[in-house]
Amino acid sequence: MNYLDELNESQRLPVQQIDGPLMVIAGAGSGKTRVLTYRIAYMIENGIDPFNIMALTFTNKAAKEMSERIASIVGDSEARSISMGTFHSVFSRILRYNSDRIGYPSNFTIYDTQDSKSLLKDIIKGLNLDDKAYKVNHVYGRISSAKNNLLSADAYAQNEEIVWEDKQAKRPELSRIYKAYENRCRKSGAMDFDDLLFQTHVLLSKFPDVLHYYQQKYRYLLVDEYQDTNYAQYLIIKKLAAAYENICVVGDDAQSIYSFRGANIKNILNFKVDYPDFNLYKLEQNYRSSKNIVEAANSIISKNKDQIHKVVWTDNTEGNKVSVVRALSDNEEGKIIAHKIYRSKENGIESFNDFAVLYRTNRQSRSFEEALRKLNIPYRIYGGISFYQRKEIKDLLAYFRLTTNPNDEEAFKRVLNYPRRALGNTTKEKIIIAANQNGVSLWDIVSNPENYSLALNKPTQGRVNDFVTMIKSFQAELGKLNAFELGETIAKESGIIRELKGEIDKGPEEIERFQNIEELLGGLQEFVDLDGSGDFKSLSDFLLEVALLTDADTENKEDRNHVSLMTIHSSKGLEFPFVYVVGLEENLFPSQLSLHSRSDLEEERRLFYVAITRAKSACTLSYASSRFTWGQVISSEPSRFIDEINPKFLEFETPKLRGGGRSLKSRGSNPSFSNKFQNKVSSNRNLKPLSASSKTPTYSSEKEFMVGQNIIHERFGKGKITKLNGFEADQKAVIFFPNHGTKTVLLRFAKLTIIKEK
DNA sequence: CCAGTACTTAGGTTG
DNA sequence: TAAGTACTGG
Repeated sequence: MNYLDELNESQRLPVQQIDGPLMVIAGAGSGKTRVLTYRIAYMIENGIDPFNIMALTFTNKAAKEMSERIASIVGDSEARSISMGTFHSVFSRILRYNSDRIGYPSNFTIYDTQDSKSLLKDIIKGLNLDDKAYKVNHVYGRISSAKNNLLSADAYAQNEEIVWEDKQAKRPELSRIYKAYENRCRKSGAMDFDDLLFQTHVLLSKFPDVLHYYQQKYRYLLVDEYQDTNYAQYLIIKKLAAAYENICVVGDDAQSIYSFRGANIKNILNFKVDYPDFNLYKLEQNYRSSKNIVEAANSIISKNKDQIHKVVWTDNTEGNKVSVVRALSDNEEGKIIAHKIYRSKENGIESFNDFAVLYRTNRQSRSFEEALRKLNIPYRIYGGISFYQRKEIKDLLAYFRLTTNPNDEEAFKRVLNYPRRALGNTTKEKIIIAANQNGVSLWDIVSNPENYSLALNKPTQGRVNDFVTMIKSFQAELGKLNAFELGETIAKESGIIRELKGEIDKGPEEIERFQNIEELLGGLQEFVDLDGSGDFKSLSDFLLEVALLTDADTENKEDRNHVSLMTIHSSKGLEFPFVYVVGLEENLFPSQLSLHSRSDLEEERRLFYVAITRAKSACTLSYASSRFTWGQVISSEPSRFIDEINPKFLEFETPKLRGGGRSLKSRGSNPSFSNKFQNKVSSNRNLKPLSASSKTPTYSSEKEFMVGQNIIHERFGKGKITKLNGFEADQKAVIFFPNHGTKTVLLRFAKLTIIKEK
């Protein structure tokens, strides 16, 4: 197969430019991944050594997908030799190799957000600061953005502007917290997510020989989603690319949705400054979505002022208009969407995989879960609490971490008294204080009690010693037992298994916890067995793999037939035939927190653009006029984003509220009106959920179909309608296709053209 | 030290 | 609402 034939002209050009800097601005659905994968394949086929290629993505999923596609063209072993992965995972490997240069152990722990926040909480308490003024989330965000801008704690303290800002905000001690945090991470041999970037930059700027080595090794660089890179990422890439300038970045400014974690759109705009002789390619043809969807999305994004000019267009069929649905409450919204999915599936849609529900915030998933469960529709929630974040899993992993890196403070605190061994807060506090006073790790204190006066009573000291002995016994097995064997030993001897087994009769949650532990051990076994290289796989090797995994990576093959529920953020890069963008309400989407600045609001708008452009053949928007929030019902008005779409591309399934939706609040406070209103419609829904639309207005785009008519179907070609069933939204047609036999199609989704007879 | 209970408080998106 | 913290008595 010659894959170059599968590309259009504007895709082919960047694929065939191997050397020199190039930037590809790729509109939504324009085949960006295809360009990246084919480009890498093309490079390898033209003699580039895959070991010389670094390809960076933002999600593991994107990396995995690309890797698989490349492997299918150039073969497994070639594909495996490419350094392809997320920034975090590729950089963490570089850091492992060179950790001694920057004073970290090679088996450094990676702190996840939970770990970082828990440490910060501890530090704020330890410095006797008011935890109301110093909210952990805020402090964490502040430090994170400092690191993303390559400011160390010392640089932070010396930066007058920042110090002034903190003073204004009545948080003058922030730089002290940052400093303490930096120290304690280092004492623990731990890096947080931001350190993986920050320290990579330190490594490359402090050690010219290391930089030189990686410039030579990675002489071909590719960066996906370039619009989402932050300053640290930008500078690292720039350094690596400096020797050869073989750098290809791909991005779409219209899909930049990560400024909250430091993404800087200027990186795209600066590309021409850094590489003046670069080539710019634009991919503007959308292959994914129907015309109505593309145009609706275009009409949204045109409301943004800051953007690179491009015209996204498509050759695809017109398709259905984007429909808009109103629900009266968040629960009803769930029901309506679930029923829609139920009906479409009933009408011949192949698989539940074709459906996605996209929302702004994770907590919105609840009503959809409930409604889908009631209809027995399989679903999967992406994001949210991942497998590796569960308490029981984190507990066991903490033992693993402590075994490979005993200085890991967060792991230590987590398991010192779990399962309970009568080493509670008092003891923990004493150890922490001693560690801070002596500037050593918690483990240093307990493993050398004779060197530090701890003032523990005899029996407590004895129990601490037992704990130390146990961890040491695990460590002794590190080189002898493989990951699975040692993992199982730890699970048993730490007492975790006994603990969970003892609770198993308490209820389903406890059973699940036990099963999760079993699943983790199963994962260890797989990790050892499936590798195939025959190399010895230790527990440390496992931890390296696991630290950067997210929920989206734990997909198992059996449950492939499900509706996907996820935030719009995590839907980026994905596509689905049927997309439901839900919760389109003011203060939710756009988020309340985005309303005070234009740039934030524009980012919300880009997010909306991303959401709509996930859809291939149909997109539905929904909103609820009341929503259960923080224990009470809040009334809400439809999002401004709905109004911003050119109405030509919209179709309102439920009538728009009259008299201006913006006055909903006063209306909601009138109980007699709102109750009456609510009862009427919701009882209608409850009584006949599966034909709920019989009283809603007809669909404006509906064509008049009749039995006996000849039509053309997008996929099946010519056919004749033999039967019509149902009404309006549910209307189905039984059609005989000479080439494909008889099919039942839902008229709402099928793309049929009527052949006029004369 | 620990378990049970009363009270507070968050509220966005991710690797 | 739900999760996390503070307090109290055994």
